[in-house]
Amino acid sequence: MDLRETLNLNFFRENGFIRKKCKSCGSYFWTLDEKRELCGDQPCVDFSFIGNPITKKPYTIDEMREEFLSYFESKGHTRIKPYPVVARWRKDIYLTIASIADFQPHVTSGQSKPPANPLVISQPSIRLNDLEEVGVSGKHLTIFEMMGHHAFNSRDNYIYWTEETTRYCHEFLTNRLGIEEKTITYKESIWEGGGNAGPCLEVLSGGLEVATLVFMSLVEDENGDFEIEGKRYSEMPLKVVDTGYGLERLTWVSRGTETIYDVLYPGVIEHIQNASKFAEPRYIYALADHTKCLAFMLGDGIVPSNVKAGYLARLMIRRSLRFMEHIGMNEPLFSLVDLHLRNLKKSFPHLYRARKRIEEILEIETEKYRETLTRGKRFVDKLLEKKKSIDVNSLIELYDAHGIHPEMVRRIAEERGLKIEIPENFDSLVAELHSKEKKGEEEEKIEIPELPETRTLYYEDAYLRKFRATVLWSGEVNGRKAVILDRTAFYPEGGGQPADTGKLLYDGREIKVVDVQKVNGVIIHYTDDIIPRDREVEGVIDWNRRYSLMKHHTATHIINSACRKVLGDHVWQAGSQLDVDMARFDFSHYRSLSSEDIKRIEKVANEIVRKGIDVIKEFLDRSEAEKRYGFILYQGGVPEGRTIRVVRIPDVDVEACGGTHLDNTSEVERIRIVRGERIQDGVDRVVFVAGKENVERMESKEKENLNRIVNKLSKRFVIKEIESDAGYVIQSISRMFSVPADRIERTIDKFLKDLPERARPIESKNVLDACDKLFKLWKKSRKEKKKIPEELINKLIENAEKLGEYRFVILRKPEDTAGYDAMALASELAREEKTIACINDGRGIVFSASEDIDIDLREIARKTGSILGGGGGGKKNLARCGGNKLDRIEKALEEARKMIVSQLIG
RNA sequence: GGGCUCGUAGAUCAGCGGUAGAUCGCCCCCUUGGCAUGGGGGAGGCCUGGGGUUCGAAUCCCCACGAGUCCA
Repeated sequence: MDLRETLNLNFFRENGFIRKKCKSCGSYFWTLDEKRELCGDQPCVDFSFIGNPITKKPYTIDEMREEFLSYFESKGHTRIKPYPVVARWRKDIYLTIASIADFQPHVTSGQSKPPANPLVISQPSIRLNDLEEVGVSGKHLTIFEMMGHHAFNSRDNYIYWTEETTRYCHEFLTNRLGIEEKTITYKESIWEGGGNAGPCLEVLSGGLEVATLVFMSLVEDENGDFEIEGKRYSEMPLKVVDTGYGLERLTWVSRGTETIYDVLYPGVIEHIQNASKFAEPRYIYALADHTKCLAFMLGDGIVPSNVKAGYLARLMIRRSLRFMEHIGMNEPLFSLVDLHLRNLKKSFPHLYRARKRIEEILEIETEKYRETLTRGKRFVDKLLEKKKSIDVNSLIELYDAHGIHPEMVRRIAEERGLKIEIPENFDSLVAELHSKEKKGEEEEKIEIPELPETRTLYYEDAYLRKFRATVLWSGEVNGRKAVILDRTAFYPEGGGQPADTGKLLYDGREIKVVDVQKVNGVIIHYTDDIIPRDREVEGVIDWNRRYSLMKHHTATHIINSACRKVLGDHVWQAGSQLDVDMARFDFSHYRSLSSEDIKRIEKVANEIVRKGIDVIKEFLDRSEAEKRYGFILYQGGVPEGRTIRVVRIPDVDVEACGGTHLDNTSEVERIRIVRGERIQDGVDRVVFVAGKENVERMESKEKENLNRIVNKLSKRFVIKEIESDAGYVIQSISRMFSVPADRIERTIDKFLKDLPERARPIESKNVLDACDKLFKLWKKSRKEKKKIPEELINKLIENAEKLGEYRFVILRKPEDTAGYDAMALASELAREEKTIACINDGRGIVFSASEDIDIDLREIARKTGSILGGGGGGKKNLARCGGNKLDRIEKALEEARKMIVSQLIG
């Protein structure tokens, strides 16, 4: 690619610009100033606008934004509303990092039409790469608005390219803003990002880059002809004008304040200064910036979490809290975020509407952070008490596993007058620790013959159960028998919906379809036999299975909507899996669900079912769908392609979804939420059952389970009343015993077995009460087995064999312990004077000796253990042995006796 | 999505193959005019659940569940 050629603009030559080479950095630039020798960028030149604004009048942020947008509107651009800062439409990034990010990858690849062409936008963008510089450099921000005018040129629709772009830019800066044109330089460079690249002009004035004009014309391609920064690129079909004007920077140069922060949120800065008299400016600025970033992150629906975008939000929250603590601010973090929300209310009203939720989230997060801090402090204290110093490995562990930053360790150590060395390369040490993490296995590549895309009958009629089709190909795919048809009603696995099963009929034969997959538009039926090519077949779908899946799929959309209605707009699908008799829906939420939440969600969902709303399924152009419904479409993931399938339940839910759905919500019949669970921080799951039959089957299964439990309990308990809500009771018991629900019965068996015999049945008012009593009785009996009554000890001592001055207690049969714990019995006997004991506990022999006897029982245990085919050991005066040849226990006991006799009396 | 750490008394933790411990809190007694305090005594544990190794597992190994944390 010839940079020079592309950027050698008529605009420059006609207007008297000269191309020069920077004396300092060597890059080429265009200028009207004959005497200029430097490119105008840092570090070649210093800021010249500080205290000396370069525009004709000072602007506020809102004024500057409006100036820009209206200028380009006057030049035929359509004004577009900003996108959220969470890049919901992208798989490769979490946050919106630039205005062009809104249109990648679908628009820039040509797959999808832009929402307008040309267009102008001011896009709030978040970049966390230079986090350490924020507040320090005076110009770095985590959140800023990138203003851009974009044109998407295709072969048959040319809008504008390099000449017009540069002219617009120059005219805006000089005519509109009144910047002296001799101060502006255009530096030649190459830009790359987000899989695209192209030549660009960096627009510099006053020593600051105020805009970048990118002429995006290349796309990443491993076989491409161009190489930039080690990656290969080829020409893209679309030529995209991607410009980025820094709203904050332009406002800054119009005011010439010391730092960029001073023009952005003076009220917030003043507030922080008042609250903390001696705070260093860097913390004040960083805090002002970070809290604005949080206003956008949380306002746009990010839920703090330990994964994905949620983690970035938590990172910002914790940094902010750390800074507040550092400068000694005591107020809630929300009060700072709230100042921003008020300032932003006019331009970004949706953020202000999320105010209550933001406050709640910040309260929860602050509390969590405090807990981590106190936990960390205790941890460090403990370490210091033991070691007096903390080595690098411990520092890394403290941070990586417990979230305790080395700076904090240092602070705690200093309180104790100790010094901690933090290695310079700490961050890279942590990074190294993570470098070994392996990526998940790559999916097996499926090789199939070249065939046209299969016609999808299930989209034409979701209720089609039988169809006729022609076999296009049949054979083995990766070792599995497979059939490919020209058309099919079999739904291939996708979007959390499992594949259909059923059969294919031909010539009176019946072939089973066990799995269905889609590869590049070709649908593969995995079968138990192959079918000759060109044969006409009849496909029959296992309709019970499919219909149940449809009910669950539509119900999932309903549940999604119910969660949003009950919990708030931050609810966003994080995954879902359908099954024939159950389904689960995962979503972002900032606290675990209460049983009230679940009841309300269930109620709202069933109301939607009852209303009987038609479910509308349609294929729409991507840009049209986005325009109509917004990015909420992409909850279940971002589909590929120019047209997307939209499943809509009017006033309830709308999603891009490839699944098979019912025609009306009433067909779901009933939804029952089985349980809620927290699958990770910031993500909750509801497990539910849809369809009358399924719900009733589940409920009767629960009833049966409860009945079996009642049967078991009634051996010892009289239960006055059995609860009607079986599912709830089972869950409660499961929690009470801390066992999974399917182990309850076995646990009850275990408890009952250990219960002491007693004639009278125990009264209880219901099943839960009986379980509670059972549990308590079992615990009591367990303890009592270890409490040996004095009479028993006395009796055993009386009957003991006399070996000289010693008393020898030998219990030859397990029954001789009278049900008491052998270990406890042995140690109790050892409290008597000059007493030695041997107890057969049914698994081996327990030995004990009182402290006034000098004997090593371990040796005896080892020897007798070997007789039993095992081993033995323990402490000098308390040991045990055992083995698998328990039939030799008599012999072992005899041997033990002999050894004891010889040791005691010699 | 991946990695790491941790689940023991109401709370905070120790124990890391050999009969479950400490501190705080709780209950009782003594000290006192009363309280703070001090002294003595006591109750309170399926050592998260399951499987395995072992003569013996809270302890070692595997799985599940739960909590925390770091990274992309």
